[in-house]
Amino acid sequence: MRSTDELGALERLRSPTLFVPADRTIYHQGDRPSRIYNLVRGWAYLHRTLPDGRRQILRFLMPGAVFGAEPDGTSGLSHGAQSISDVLLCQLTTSALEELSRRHPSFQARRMWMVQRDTELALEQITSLGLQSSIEAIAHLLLELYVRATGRYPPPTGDAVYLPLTQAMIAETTGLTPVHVNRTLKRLEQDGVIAFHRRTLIVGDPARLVQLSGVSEETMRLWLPEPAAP
Amino acid sequence: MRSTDELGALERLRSPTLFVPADRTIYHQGDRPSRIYNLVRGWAYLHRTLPDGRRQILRFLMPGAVFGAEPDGTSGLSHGAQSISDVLLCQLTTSALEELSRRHPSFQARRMWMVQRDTELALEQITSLGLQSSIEAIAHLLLELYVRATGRYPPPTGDAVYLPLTQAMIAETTGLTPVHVNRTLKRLEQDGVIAFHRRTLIVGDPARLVQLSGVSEETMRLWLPEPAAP
DNA sequence: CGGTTCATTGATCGTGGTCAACTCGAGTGG
DNA sequence: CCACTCGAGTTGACCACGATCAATGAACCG
Repeated sequence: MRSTDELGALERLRSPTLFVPADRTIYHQGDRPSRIYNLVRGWAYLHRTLPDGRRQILRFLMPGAVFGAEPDGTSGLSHGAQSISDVLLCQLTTSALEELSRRHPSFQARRMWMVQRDTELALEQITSLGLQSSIEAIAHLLLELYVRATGRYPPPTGDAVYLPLTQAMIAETTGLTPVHVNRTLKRLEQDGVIAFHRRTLIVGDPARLVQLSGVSEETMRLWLPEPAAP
Repeated sequence: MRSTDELGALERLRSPTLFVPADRTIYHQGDRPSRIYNLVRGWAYLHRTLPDGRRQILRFLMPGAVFGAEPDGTSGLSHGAQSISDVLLCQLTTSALEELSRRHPSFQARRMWMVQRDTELALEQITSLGLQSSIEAIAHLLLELYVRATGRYPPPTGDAVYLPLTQAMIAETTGLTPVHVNRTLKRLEQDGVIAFHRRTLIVGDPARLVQLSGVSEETMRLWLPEPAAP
């Protein structure tokens, strides 16, 4: 947890808040970023595009997410960022970030935690893409988004959440085509596992959903907003 | 670059060096690690296994790699580590790591760089798994391993490298079956792009290889051992 | 040598891709 | 209030990439 002292320092160093409407580019792949972003409100996603136009969604961003950093020595981000809903961003220059890290070790530690967590999320997605069938992958993704959006785990039977997603975005995340995502969602609904209509997810059979998605307790903890106490 | 001062501090704090023969478990998925590992010599890989036994290789480790850390708040690693060749490991307790970070800001910065770089490598693999065909994915993987192993980019025509891999490992990385990996390698050889026999990779057509793999200059820089000067 | 691991090849199958048409709901404007 | 548009979702017919099953071959090693 951050100290008030630390929060004050952050408040002094941050740049003005930025508003971005739904469905806009926050930054392009290849941009040279001078700011680190902190998502205050709304949803966004990171994606990567191949020269021929194929696009992959890399990570969904929810309030609290920090993004837009690149490792030293690279010149240009390997990914772009896009808003899903209307979005409120807090910006921090890289030099301000460095100063905060120097002055406040707990800030630095928290930042390290977030980067490590991002890596774990990425490894989870690698596993899903490499190993899972379309049913499993979609179950996996929707469970992840459910838990990250609500902070609840496991889901109570029949619970509903609004997830501002299109089937096309599910396709770009799972590496499937929109058509096949549609058919797979249909099958999941017929089997009574989940229903997803008008961007609302209804969990019909939580146990089956967890089983299909193949996620561990450990992983699910990473989806909750804060690190659990040690 | 590390100062000699810093290297001295690291030398005092590290635990004894550990030798692991080829093809052994370094740690299991789910282990609670008390050490961070630094790979001094040899090759290894990180993998994740699903409850039903399906296995995904997450990252290949080469000398210089740091691994075995987990984000605070988790209890048990989400992945396992396995040696490929005979391997020499340098160990550091987590408390020693924290002390080094506190005392030597440049050490801390370097560690952040490595974690961010690991994330970028993971994002690259997500793109490959989600978007690329079997030919592209295998071209991608072998180019990555070539560049990381030799530090050379782009490869000179006809250059050969020993990569201690089996086709089964390529399969576990790309999400394909060993049989299909074999057929795809055959096609790549017929097309004169690359040949891979007896764990030796020969680059026949570097330009085509780079094009097929779809990697950017930026990404390739991440495969080189050190961050380029800013 | 005999055994083991890895690579290779063939035949067949199935998941998911492709192409194309149509539906539905939410705006928007006449 | 209805006609039009537009984006998202839905459905069908067909196709192909990669999976599966099974057998053989080649290198390595005791």
